Amino acid sequence: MADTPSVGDAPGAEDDTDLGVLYGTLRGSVVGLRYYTGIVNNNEMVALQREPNNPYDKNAVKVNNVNGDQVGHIKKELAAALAGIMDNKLALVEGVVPYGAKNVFTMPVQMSFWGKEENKEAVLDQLKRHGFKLAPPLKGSECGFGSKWISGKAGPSYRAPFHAPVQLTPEQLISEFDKLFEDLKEDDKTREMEGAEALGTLLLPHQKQALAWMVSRENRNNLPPFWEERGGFYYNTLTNFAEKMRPQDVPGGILADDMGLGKTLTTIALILTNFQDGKPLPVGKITSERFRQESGTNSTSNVGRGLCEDSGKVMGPGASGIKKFDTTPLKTSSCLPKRGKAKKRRHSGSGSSGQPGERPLRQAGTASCVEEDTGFASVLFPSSACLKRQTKRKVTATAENNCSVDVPRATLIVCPLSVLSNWIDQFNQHVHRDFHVNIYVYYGSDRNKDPSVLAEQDVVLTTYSILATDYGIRDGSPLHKVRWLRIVLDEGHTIRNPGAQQTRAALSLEGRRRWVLTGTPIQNSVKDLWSLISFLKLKPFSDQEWWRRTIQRPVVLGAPGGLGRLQCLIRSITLRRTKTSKVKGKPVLELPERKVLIQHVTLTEEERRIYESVKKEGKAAVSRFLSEGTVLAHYADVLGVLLRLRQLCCHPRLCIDTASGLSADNKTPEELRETLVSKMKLVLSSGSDEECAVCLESLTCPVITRCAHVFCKPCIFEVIRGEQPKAKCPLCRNELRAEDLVQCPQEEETDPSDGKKSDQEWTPSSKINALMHALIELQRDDPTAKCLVVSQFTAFLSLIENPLKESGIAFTRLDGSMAQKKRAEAVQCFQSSRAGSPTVMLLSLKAGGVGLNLTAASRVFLMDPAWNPAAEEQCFDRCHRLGQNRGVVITKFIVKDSVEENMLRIQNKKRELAAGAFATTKPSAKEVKQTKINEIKALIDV
DNA sequence: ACCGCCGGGTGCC
DNA sequence: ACCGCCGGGTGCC
Repeated sequence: MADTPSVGDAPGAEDDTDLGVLYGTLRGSVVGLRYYTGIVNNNEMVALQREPNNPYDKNAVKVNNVNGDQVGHIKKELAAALAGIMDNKLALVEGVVPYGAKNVFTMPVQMSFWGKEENKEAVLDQLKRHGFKLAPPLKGSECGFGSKWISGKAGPSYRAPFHAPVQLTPEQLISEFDKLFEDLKEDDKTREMEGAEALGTLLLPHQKQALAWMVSRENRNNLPPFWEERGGFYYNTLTNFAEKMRPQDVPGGILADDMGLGKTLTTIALILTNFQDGKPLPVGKITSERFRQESGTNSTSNVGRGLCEDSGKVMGPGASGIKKFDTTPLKTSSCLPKRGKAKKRRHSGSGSSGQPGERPLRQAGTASCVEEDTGFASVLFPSSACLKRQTKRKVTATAENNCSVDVPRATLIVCPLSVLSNWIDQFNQHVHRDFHVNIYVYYGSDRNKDPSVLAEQDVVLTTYSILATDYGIRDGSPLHKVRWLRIVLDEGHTIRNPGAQQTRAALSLEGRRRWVLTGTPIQNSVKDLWSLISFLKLKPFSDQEWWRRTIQRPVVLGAPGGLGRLQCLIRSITLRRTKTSKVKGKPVLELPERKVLIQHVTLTEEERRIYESVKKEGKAAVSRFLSEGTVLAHYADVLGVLLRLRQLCCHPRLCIDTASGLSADNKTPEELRETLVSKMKLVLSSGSDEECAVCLESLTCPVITRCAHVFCKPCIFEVIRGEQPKAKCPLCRNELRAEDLVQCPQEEETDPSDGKKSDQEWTPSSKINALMHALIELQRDDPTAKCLVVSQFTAFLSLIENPLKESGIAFTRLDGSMAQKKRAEAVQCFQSSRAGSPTVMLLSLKAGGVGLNLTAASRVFLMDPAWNPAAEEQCFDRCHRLGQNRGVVITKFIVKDSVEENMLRIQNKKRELAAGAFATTKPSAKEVKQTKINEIKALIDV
């Protein structure tokens, strides 16, 4: 079964083929040049933009150059023809100005019309009504790609090999993509650099390379790709745009190393090492004496301005905004020795304590000249502009150089909630103990929304959801009022959907140095890259039109040089190493061996009896759906059958509720609602790793449609809003109405009740026996060995607690329902090497994110197979990663003659498929459906 | 001349 | 715009 029920045509996920076909071209004229400042070169691309509110002509169409400066208008007769086409989105109309650089009043424009095949007639008709007729595409040049791209004289920054002008086959396209990251031999990517003194951890060679690369990208000022200097002008070879001002390369980029290579550590190194001009962040060096003094007083001149909680004591009022995180492992976990490293600061409000101007420890290293950005805009801090100026004077006065420019100090790190605590842990681990880094965790309902507080931190950590939530607030988001020194998006592919609020929020953050960390640089298509490129503010791609015309379309249409461009672009801004990459001939990571064993489990007669009876019933139902051809309509029911079988393989107790009546449709609204809720719960609890087909992320705030498909609430509302008045389900095209959506009732805490139940009448199962047998043997052979016991069913984990208690095995637990604080505690506890620390962690398969570090474990017991082999792999990697120094043995328990064995077979098939992964075109809806049906058949032995 | 022609004023949408 | 268009001035040869 697929990870997701999604099929091809979800809105917002329309793939690259939706760029359309070329209807034809038309020559027109641009008028009114003398009234506007926008200038164009010969053969320069221009954008056509509707201007419906123009007081003289509601059909008006503006013509803008690549920079967005208006050049003129389309002549009114032509505009009258274009207006309808553009307003109804029947075609994309793109212009190139063949000549006219010197024209004063009017100039010609060559237009290309692109759209869906089915709209072609309408477009031709509309043009005809106004007396226009499209001509075939011009040979060779233009037709929307820019004139020079075949000629190959596009300049030194763009040295794509000349390709024969044929469209690449999908296979060729795939292999071309594989080459995107191949070339790592460039000098600037192999130079190494040591971290600053404040970094307490030695970097591995490949991390030193990454640091050197990142620092050099932040400090130097090369021209961005596809720009060159020509006669005092800077010239863009893709669009033929030129301007006097030197375009800036991103002082940042994409760090796309495989997970486990230390992106987090490298980023921390960057923060500490490169404040400005290659100088380290002026963090206070604290002698232990002074350190003690500071923590003991509330003196206003301390770095923490009396707000530090160095002693680990939970601080007073007004700071509950970060309460959640005050008790992160460092501070509260009793399993932990206290370490004086990164300190989180609390603030009791803006400037209410201490003089904002006083930052004695910082001043030592502050200043020398900087980026041409000017200082704090008082606009940004209307209420404290005055204080800010004071600050500025003071800093200036003590600056080493006579530079009066304020440098933003704070680095903003945005990450998924699941890795937030990992960042904190990593700062704790890697900041040298003699240094003091201020970290503010901007999270929680009463987070401090004073931008000036954020601005004076060294690091502000927040999540994508907070970023997106704040973005919508009335007075504006504090995160968006700060000019950051640096912005880091962790798991940056989170923003691949351009429509998502969090993407828009991320794109509008202010700060020059911009970094994207991701282990999955290109997941599905070229299109997914746009948000990332746009975030990086790489001229001119931040505007989707230029991205589409110069990169996306040429690549997708297999136009000559298209891939070369993409490669050039990606290479110039990305560093990517895989686990198998080599540094100086040695593998980047030398991980200990990893073995996966499959241990078969035989059910007892009683268990088998129950299993077979449930299977018989389920098989009958599924066979009926199959013969009626309604399997997919009953998707949730089928999942339910499979779920029950999988649960029975673990423990009969897991499937007691059931009876999700295989439904008839004549129900009262209330009944319908209940059915939908129970179906949704099935989908969510089935561990089938469902994703929202709109945003392609895992479901946040799930809602179910009347047609029983599950999406994120914000996503589906966006669809409804966008498709008014008649929205359709992105998955099945059934009618979709906001009022029919059913939300998942507040997550009931299922665990406690499970636990209680099990106290009374707990019995083992074959699988539990197999596990315990293995655990006890392991404890006998190697008492210090720690292991992960992993299941998709938290109720199963609860059951397993019983025999663990009985056998006196110390364990801890980590599952998705736990609060951030609890999780962090569990991890710290488990990772501790103290005698008596837990040797077993009960782990739900999907708990935690990629950052979760459980290297204390060298054994993994996977209690039940996952649908998605990648989910299992990710889970294994939590202990088989950097920092693991033992061999890792993984044991998968698989019940003989059961759905689990069938799942293994399907997993293998999926692995084969994933090996040839990079899908340039999504499989058709039909193919997806057939695959699903086949999988269902295979799983249930029909 | 209810025309033609001339030449100045003027000019996007 | 070294155009077109507008509208006022003008009017045999």
